Amino acid sequence: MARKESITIQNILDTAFLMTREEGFRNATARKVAAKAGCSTQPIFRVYKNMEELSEAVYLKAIDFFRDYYDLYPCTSSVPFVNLGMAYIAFAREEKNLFQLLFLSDVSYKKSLYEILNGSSGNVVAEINAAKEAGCKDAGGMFMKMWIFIHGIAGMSLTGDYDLSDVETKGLLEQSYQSFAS
Amino acid sequence: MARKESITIQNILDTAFLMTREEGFRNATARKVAAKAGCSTQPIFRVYKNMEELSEAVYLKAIDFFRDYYDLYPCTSSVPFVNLGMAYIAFAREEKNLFQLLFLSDVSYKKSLYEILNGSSGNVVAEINAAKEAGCKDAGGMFMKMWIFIHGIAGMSLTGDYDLSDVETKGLLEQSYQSFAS
DNA sequence: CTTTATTCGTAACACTTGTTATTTTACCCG
DNA sequence: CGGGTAAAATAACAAGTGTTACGAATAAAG
Repeated sequence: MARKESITIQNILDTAFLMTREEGFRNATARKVAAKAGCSTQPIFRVYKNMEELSEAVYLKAIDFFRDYYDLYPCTSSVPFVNLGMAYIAFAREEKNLFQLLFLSDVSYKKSLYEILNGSSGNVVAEINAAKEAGCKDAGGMFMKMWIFIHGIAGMSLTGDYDLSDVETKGLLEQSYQSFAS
Repeated sequence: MARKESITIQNILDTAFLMTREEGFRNATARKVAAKAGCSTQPIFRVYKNMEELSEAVYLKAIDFFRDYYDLYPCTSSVPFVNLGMAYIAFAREEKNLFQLLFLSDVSYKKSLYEILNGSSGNVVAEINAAKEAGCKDAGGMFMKMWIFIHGIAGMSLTGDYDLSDVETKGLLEQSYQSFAS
């Protein structure tokens, strides 16, 4: 009846996502994505209405990627927010382009920091509850302060203005939690 | 002998800077700058070798602008780093495009955070000395922590993930200083 | 096989970018 | 009042963008 599809929506999305990850969001143009996917630009516009729609799909995939990244990140601290923070900071260092897209860009479909962080598994809520159980009175305020601090380190890592090691960073975060608690 | 120059290098630079400030760095293209300056693209390439050179000039002007901004910012706190931080955060909120250019972009001629902050007047050094005189033992470490915190707030302001008032922010910074000190 | 529907590649359109060639304009000196 | 000279305007080039028109390839049904 009709020709069989050889380039799927998954091919396109995966390629665009990989390019965003490796070369940055703005380099994932129609022609470049097509070239990397080994096809013409035509299949892109068959499965996506336009590039904006593909961009949004890439953005959503980046959110999923961050969630997986966090889920797989080794848990080494019992202090609330520290593991979440360490994962976030490592993500900023190792996935600069994705970090920039998710947390620093101002695309129209941008989600809030909290939405992305808390995610489907309620990570933030879990951490706040952990803080409460650890005897923290104002766990919400603690989250805000810790997150400001964590976001600050992540942002500075991105621009090369922060160069402490992972071990040092973990110590710094734990120490900050203690500071904010007292 | 020759025609009199009607478009100066100052005209070009001021226009490009204003456009960067109002519409963002990437919108200051040759044709758009020329249009806003009321001339063709030709005078731009007479006074600048290429757009890259103009961009760098805009970047340097943005640094000066930030310095003036800081110098004029009202001094309301006696706690070290708080005034510097308040100015930095206000700058992020009120001059999003310039903040992005100076502190978040990765242009080739980018200066380090410390270089920009400390500036010609040695603002950071002055604050660190103030902290020492206020009895802070590890003033360098204090600067790092305070600056991480300040940079975190500034970055979140930019993306709309922070919405405390100036007064609240000042309280938060002062309180953080006390936390870090103990 | 032939038909038919759909996917894909080629090529084009309209636009924006930096940059440059060419022509026009205006000024000051003789 | 010219004439030479520098500045500015016009217009072009080459490259890159999103998007679309169109024709060729292909697979399954008749």
